[in-house]
Amino acid sequence: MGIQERKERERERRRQDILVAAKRVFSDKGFERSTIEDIAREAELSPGTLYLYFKNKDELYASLTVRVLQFMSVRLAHAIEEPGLNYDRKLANLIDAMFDIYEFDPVILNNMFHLQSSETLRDLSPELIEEINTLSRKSLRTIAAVFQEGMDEGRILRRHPTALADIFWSMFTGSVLWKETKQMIGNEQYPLKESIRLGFSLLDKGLRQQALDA
Amino acid sequence: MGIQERKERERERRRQDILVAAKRVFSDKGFERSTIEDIAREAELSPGTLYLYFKNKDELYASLTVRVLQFMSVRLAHAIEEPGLNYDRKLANLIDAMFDIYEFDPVILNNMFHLQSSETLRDLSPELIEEINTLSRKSLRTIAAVFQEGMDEGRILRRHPTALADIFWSMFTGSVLWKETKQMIGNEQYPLKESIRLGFSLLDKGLRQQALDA
Amino acid sequence: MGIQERKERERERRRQDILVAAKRVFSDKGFERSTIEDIAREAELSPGTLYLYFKNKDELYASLTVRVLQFMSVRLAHAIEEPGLNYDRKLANLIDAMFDIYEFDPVILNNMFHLQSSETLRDLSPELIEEINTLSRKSLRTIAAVFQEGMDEGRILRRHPTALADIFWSMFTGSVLWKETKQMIGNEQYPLKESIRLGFSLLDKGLRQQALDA
Amino acid sequence: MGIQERKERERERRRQDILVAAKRVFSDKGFERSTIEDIAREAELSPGTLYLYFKNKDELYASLTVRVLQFMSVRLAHAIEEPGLNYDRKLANLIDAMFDIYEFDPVILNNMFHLQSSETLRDLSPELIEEINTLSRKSLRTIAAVFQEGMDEGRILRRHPTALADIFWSMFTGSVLWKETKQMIGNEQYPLKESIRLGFSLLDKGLRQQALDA
DNA sequence: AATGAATGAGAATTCATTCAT
DNA sequence: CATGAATGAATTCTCATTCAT
Repeated sequence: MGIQERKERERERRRQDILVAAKRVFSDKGFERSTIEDIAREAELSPGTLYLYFKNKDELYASLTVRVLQFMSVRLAHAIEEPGLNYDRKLANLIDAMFDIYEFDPVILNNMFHLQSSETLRDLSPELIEEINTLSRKSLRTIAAVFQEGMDEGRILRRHPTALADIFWSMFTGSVLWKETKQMIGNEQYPLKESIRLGFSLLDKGLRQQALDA
Repeated sequence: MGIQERKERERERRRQDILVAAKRVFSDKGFERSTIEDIAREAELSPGTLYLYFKNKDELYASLTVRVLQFMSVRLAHAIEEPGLNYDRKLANLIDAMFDIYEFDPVILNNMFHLQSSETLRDLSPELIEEINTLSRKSLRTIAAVFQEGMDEGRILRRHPTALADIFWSMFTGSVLWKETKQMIGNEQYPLKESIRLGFSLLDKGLRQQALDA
Repeated sequence: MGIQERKERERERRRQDILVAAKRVFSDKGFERSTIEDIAREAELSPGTLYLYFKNKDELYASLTVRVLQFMSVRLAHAIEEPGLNYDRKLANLIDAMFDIYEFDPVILNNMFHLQSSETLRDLSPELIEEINTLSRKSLRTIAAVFQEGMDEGRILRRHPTALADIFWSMFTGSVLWKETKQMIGNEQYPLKESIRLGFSLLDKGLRQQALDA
Repeated sequence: MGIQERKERERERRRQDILVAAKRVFSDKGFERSTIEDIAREAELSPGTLYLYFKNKDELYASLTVRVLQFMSVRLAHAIEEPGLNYDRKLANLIDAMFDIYEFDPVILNNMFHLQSSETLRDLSPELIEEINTLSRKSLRTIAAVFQEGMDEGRILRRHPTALADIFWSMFTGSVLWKETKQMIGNEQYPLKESIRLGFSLLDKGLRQQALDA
């Protein structure tokens, strides 16, 4: 049984190595131009070996997304787990967490967007799709829960918490996307963090306008 | 002279026909899986003919983006041209315009995202890149100008108008993106308009919190 | 009838214009990379028009060769036509003529070599092949005749005149070819004229070794 | 270590198999009409496999030339290596060697000619160009050395040995070329060997005319 | 488990040639 | 005669995937 377990662990470890290699290659060459062989070389394995760990290229792509989603899930949970935090603190922590997630894998959005194209999803195993779905929902629920608390604490307006989480997430991904586009087209630096902070702060303030709103 | 002109017009018309066909194909099959031959068939032309109108596949892709950006530019300008509109009205008009833009070409973001990957941009002609850059800036300036007016009218907080336009745009694209993802992964309907409206209204309110902000 | 003739003349003139344009394009871009459209542009005509004057691309290629062969034929005849020339003078004149031919069209060999490939010849009209054959033979006969005279004058050894003409021609074309190759591979200048002169002078001397030979 | 070596050998063997197949195809169909697919079929491999051994079509072409140049280099060296040979014997051996080279690969000149067009060379790797250059020079030096010895032995006139080697080589290639052309155009047999022997003997005699020359 | 050579289906692109105007 | 837009067959090359070792 111990042997079984060790093998299992080693297998998982190798899988992670491949994913890390893939991430590096994608960062370097972009998705379209990255080949299985590139990734294999980066992972110091042969192309064939990759297929022992991933059904096909799309599953490998998708697994990268899972990796990010797992990190996101953990990181977000961590952001709010400390007991005794009020809405203000938790929101601030969430925002910090988003930056960490971005830095964990700046290519995350390319990744997820790539995944979206129905072509790619078509060949994914249902289990993987389910895993992505579950992880996404979990993170979204964490965010929504914070807004819920804000409402319960009477600090912010009552809106559908999930809707607010959607907006929170959209603003974040939209900003990252826009940063990329601007840099690519205009060759200019984009102050991503400042922009996101300003956006989040405006959203937050907008939610607090109880007096004017009612 | 008349002949010259007519030819010119016919050429432009044919170009547009191809772009429309390309849009249809992309919507159907997604970018990656769409081939030049698919588009040619849809346009009822031969593959070779497409190359009389577009230097290569990437330029064809990019031209689709230009098409959308042109529409956006015109639509946004239209949204604020009516004289005597105050900030409130103009912002509302802008938001309506964004929905029109989305409806004009929901695939727009796939498109622009595709464009983003530096690989694709590498082979674009500098003129095309410049055109995309110019059109983007123009629309952003239109949006920024509205925020500027809001500040000048004393209705909203003084923030960098371009930063606000960036946020406005990011929220929009992020929402569209997220809608796609959610539908793809979770198979659920996403109330895009409501979400965007809520987001924009929160941003707007956030900007108006003068009293709390100072 | 006069009209008929004028038309004929104009047609021939246009044909020559096209050939001149083709020659320029080939010199610039090489054979493989030259397209019918390139030639048409250089000739300030449309691609379709070229097909009114040449059955297809191969015939156009071949006609270039004919052009050179015609020039060669005339130039060689001219080299020996002056009455009262002895073998020595005629041989010297022939050699000068070869340089003129080379300068008339340095690409000549590419041309003729290209023609050689059976693929190209397959589609040529029998008339054109016959014309090339006739012109080649004519020039060779001119060269052979000079050697014949040298023998009749007792100045050179008796060898098969045609064989000597073949050698004369081979040395010339081989040198031009080798010049090209050396320049291409080694990037060095090649003293073509000096080399050919030395070669021809050695051949000539070899032919005169009556005493030693017998 | 043994495994490494065996793989290396097998790889080289496969490379040679492909080159042999390519040679057959080129002989059959000529260069222009030979496609990668043709060669792959002849080699009983798939098209993709060829690209594991050759960067692209031009490199495959060029490698054929290298093959011939290697043979030439070895064959020429062999021709003069026997100790105690004087100039007369060495020259005779060189000439025999040239015939062997011709028979080793009659398509050689097509090949080298093809290579000449700068278009083709443009895409060759610098290493390959360098290899071709080096091999060519080596053979030329071997030929030149024989002439040098002839001069040192006082048997032939003092001329630049390299220039004589150029002429030697030009006469050979020119003859082969001319044989092809004559057969193609006139459908007649051409006595290549006799022609070349006559040419070389004339050159040789021309060089020996010390008395007349001085 | 790992390898990596081989596969072969595709994809983008070119260009000689045609033909309606 | 001339045009030049359109054609579409043909070609090179790529790369995810397989499978014998």
